[in-house]
Amino acid sequence: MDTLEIRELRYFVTVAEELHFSRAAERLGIAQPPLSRAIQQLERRLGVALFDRDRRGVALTHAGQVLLEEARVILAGTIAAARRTRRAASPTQRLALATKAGANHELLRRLLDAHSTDVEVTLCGVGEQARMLRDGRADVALMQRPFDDLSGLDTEDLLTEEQVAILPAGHPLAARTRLSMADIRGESDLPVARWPRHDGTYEPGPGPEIRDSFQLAQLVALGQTVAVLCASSRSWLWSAHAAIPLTDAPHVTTVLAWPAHSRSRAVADLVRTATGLADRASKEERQAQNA
Amino acid sequence: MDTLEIRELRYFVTVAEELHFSRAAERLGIAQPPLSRAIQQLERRLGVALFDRDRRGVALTHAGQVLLEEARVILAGTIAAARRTRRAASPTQRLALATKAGANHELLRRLLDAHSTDVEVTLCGVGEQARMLRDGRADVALMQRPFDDLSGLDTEDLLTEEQVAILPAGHPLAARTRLSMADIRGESDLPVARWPRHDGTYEPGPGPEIRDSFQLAQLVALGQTVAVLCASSRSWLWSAHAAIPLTDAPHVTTVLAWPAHSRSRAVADLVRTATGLADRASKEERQAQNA
DNA sequence: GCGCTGTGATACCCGGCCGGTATCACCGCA
DNA sequence: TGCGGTGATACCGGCCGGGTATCACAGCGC
Repeated sequence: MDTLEIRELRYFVTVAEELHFSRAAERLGIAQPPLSRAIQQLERRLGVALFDRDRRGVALTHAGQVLLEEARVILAGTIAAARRTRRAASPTQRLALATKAGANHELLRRLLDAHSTDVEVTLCGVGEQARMLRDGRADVALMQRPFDDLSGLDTEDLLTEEQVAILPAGHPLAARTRLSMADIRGESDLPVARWPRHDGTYEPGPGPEIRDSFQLAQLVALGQTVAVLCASSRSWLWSAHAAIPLTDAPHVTTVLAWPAHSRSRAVADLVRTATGLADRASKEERQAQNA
Repeated sequence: MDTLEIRELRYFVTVAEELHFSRAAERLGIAQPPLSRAIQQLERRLGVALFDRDRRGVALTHAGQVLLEEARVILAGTIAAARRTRRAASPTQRLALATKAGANHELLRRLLDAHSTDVEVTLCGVGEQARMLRDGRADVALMQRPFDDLSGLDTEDLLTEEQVAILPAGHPLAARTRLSMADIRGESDLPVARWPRHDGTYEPGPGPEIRDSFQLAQLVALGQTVAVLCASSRSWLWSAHAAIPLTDAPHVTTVLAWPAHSRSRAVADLVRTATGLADRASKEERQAQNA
């Protein structure tokens, strides 16, 4: 009746990406005529024009843009479903945790130590955790608010910390005990490093584009840039670095994230371990403040 | 290759729900043999057993349970995608907003007044907003934290308010200026009304099971029950009701919610209107406190 | 023990749909 | 006015999804 089929959605997404039937057909490994026909069928079934076949080019209609968003989510969902199902059947059953390299090493180690069963840790690129959760390569991830895109995920706060400026040890500002964002932005010889945004692009600016923490460490040590990181990054800094607390940078909360509605027993167990840790940590913090 | 098909997922979910091939086939409107074959194909392709065909009965394997969760989400996604695509093509293009009847009437009216373009308001049952968002019947919804299930949705806080106890006007407790939860739970002649949980069931207890606010209003007026509601519910109370502030009930935040990753321009516009309202409201509140 | 009932699995056939090739209609362009 | 390139159309063949008939096997009543 009006039930979309995965094959149709795959075809549609490819055409929408290429905006060219012949190239799309080639990418799909089929001939062009069946592809044209499949898209026509889809449009007929929906009762909606998805493409404007103007002379000189194919363009998405507004409805087509809507379907493109939806279809991408659905396709990612199906491959995630297949992956998760296979993983659920595998005898090892190790929970897969994705985390950005270099982020909160200490926290992660405490979490793994506290957890009874085995966890497989995957280090992924900056901001890639969400994708790994969505396509089923990971069951849980360590992510950071407000940097990472947490929409569509359930989360549990683990740790909130202030941010610090990472400077070359010899830099004049490195002698200060605290800095403001204005201080480091004012250093025209030391542009602020730029992290990728949710969509993987970088906002324009003079600073270098950062892909991973190690690259950043090296650039700072070379005196090329200054970076803003959460305080726990101190654990992997070099002697050539100086970390100065920032008074006016937003606090960063590291969270444990997992796909919304995940009913996995193993995920639930890890979350329980994590909340236990977080509770203990906040209790210790209160005691330290009282003392 | 290993690409799940919607038809297979639909078949699988039906069998998983019925745990009986013949009945499932009947529900699907096909014969039993093709259904058996389809499930076998699915299992072969995944390389995973989804059902335990024990003598005397069919049961889901662990992997099958995982796939069932995933498949339900995907199927809901496809019908939502079709609906949203069709709606995007419709000339009227009215934004559909779902809200629980009786919740924050005042707030909603202010929101609609402030918004320039037309919004179609759908009143739905308690806790049904999430389903309407997920299956594409609504673009945005008014929901309440912590009552509603907000997982998988993006939200914007609109208003936080305390809760009040709704009592029959003649009840002894109605003369008090404030109450605690213990006060109203202690009234054995007046059981506390029970709202449905996220899954639609009710936790066991003596109070009546509530489906909508009007039903609740009537039951309270009849002296059958006492209810706990957010303060703004006062706007639709009867003269036969008394609303007494509760000192120890959690605060309730009304939020505007929409599907995560929605790129709809119309949704973004409404959210902007809403945040403008919320900002103005909090500013007025601060001024009131200063005065 | 022996049918009977009801389960899911198997065997086999048929028709429709998906994919292929060949071709058309139509545009921009030299 | 041909020529290259676009997507659409026409038509054909093989595959696969759906059908019926039947089997294998368990529980059950006699």
